[in-house]
Amino acid sequence: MTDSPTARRAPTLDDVARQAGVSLATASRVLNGSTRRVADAYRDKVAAAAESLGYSANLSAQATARGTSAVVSLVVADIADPYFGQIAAGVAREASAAGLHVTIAVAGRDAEREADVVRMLRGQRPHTVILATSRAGDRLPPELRREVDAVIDAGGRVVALGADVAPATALPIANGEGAAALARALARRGYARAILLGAAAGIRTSDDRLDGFRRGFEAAGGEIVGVRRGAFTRDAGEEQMRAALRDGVAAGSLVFGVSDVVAIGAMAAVRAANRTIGADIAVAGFDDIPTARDVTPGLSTVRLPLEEIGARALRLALDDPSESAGPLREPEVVLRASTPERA
Amino acid sequence: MTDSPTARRAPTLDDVARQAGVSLATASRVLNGSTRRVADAYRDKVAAAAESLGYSANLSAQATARGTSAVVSLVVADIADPYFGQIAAGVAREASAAGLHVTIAVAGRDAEREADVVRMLRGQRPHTVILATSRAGDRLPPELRREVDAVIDAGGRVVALGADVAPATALPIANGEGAAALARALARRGYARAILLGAAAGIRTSDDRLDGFRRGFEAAGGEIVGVRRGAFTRDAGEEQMRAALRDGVAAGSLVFGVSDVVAIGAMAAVRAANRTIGADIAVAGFDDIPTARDVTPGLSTVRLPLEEIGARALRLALDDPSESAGPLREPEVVLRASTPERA
DNA sequence: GTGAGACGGGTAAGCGCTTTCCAATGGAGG
DNA sequence: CCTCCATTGGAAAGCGCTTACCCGTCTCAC
Repeated sequence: MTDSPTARRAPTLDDVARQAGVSLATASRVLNGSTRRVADAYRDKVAAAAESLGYSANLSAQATARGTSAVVSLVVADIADPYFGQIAAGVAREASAAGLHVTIAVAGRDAEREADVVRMLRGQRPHTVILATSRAGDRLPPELRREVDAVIDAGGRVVALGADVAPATALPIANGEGAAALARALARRGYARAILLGAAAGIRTSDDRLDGFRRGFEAAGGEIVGVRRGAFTRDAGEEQMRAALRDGVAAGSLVFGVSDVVAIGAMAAVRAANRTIGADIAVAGFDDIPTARDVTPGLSTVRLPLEEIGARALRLALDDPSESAGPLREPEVVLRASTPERA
Repeated sequence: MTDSPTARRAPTLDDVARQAGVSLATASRVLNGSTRRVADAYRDKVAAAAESLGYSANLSAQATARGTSAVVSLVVADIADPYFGQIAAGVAREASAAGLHVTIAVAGRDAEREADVVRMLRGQRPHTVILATSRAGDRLPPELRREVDAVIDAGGRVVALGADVAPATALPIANGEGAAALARALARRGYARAILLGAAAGIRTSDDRLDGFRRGFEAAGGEIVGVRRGAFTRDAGEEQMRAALRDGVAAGSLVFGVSDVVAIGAMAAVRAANRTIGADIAVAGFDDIPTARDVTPGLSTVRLPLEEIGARALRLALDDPSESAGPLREPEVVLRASTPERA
């Protein structure tokens, strides 16, 4: 009887060294970078042995031995949401270039889980933790704060997108300015009354965008006639818009959804109420996810270079001097047919 | 001078044991599940010490010691694509429930990288590798095959979505049947001529859907008047459709995009050519991503329970008997306004 | 010719855990 | 009261890898 088909056991460095007829140390030096040089003859023997055995270094063992791991952990609220999907793509691209592995953790939409998730992640002794889900206000909730401190104490870096919550490194996102610029552009198109659809109060990204929009719109002489709170989801947007319509929305009003996803939900509600999007009720969003240009009419929004933001977050943690310097590309207002020029 | 602010070093199990006044073994037994019982008095002391130190087990060390890791690796082509995003969400949800960590690796759209990616992943000695990017045909390319074998040899499981490529475990996706059902439903709506927009020949998912559609459509008396090949992207869909329009598309034709993303690209091209979607040129896709219902007109498609597929893939690797049994929910044809009833 | 370095291979001491043994303790059964 | 066994804490041997050290061998300056 031969041995069991499963779990034949992966070849170890020891196997490679033995097959190559060299010491463990030499094999290690050849295969996993070291400052020490190894004579070509040995180098070749080791490489050949590794190749023939299909050796692949055990990352866990390497991490324990070295005391540092090569993983970057990305914390998102929902990986199916295109906002996070694009950020994740940027992180993944950059991580791959830097030889890091990315693990992604989904914290969901409710606040408490975030600290739990980071605690779990902490076990990996991650090189970097990227907090993409900036639900926090100006400071981190104490639970989370404690976990973040622990990660940093253990030698890891923490980057928070869009919120400068020490001790995490901040990657600012121009939510406020972007929304203000959008508001100004829309005021210039003749809109004077706007309804705001936000996520729950206290969620930083939402608050910043709402405040920015209000600031820009009012400065341009517009009036905010209503603010509704929900969540960063399509369904919340639809629901809030339905409620707004029930309460009555004057023709010529503008609706600003705190994200494209929310705005798209709102568009569905507008359509369902047999009102037309654009001339009757205008709608604008934020992010410029791909869907924004595919809906009809196209959704006016603010373009955020999401993938770039993800990539940048990682480079920031890597202390890449070439990149941590320059500011992120300015958010760009993208006007489409969902907010036509008013007569 | 106090010690450096960074890298204070995470508390180890040894620290906990010492603080609790027990042995390493006891601390280990209390904190990280074991069959051995520990007296309550000891248990409490250890728990208290761990809590006060903010201890979090070093997963790498645990993995080396145990010889198995708790990571599941998901290989996707593009995490920003909603198809993969939803699958990832399902995997993440299920992994979290099972106490596993998910690492995601992006293999991109070109075939060679997949083997490389799996080789990288192999270093983590993953508990499970889920291959969501079923670019393979009926068998795995030799390079990939070798890596998959290595993962399995090392005691890991490999699940391939939509392709039964031994020695990986297959999670079948009814691409062919779904497409056939869609084709029949559309033929029933009066369509007689269809143009197919696929990804490159040899890509399993695309081929299956194309073949299924053709089978269903022709059986119902329809005729396939053209097949164009591109890729699983919006831009490819748009480009192919543009080319098709250049060559002339008769009014009343139906266009089937091999995925919703492709179909949505095609819709953009149709609109750009000043043709109307629906009565003039009908369009259908596959997957039922959220955007499909938000475009106008709504996109007819086949609903795939993507998140469920992701969750199922993981449960399959976990040998969850309750779930590996029943077949996946049937793909469901969803008819919307992009394919109106023909007079 | 000799001594001082460089060079480069090997030995072995960890890294932070798990787990196998071993030993001490305390009941139960006779 | 003694034996036997079940129970449970601790000592120590790993897990697969890295890396300080050690130690021959060359090379070269003097």
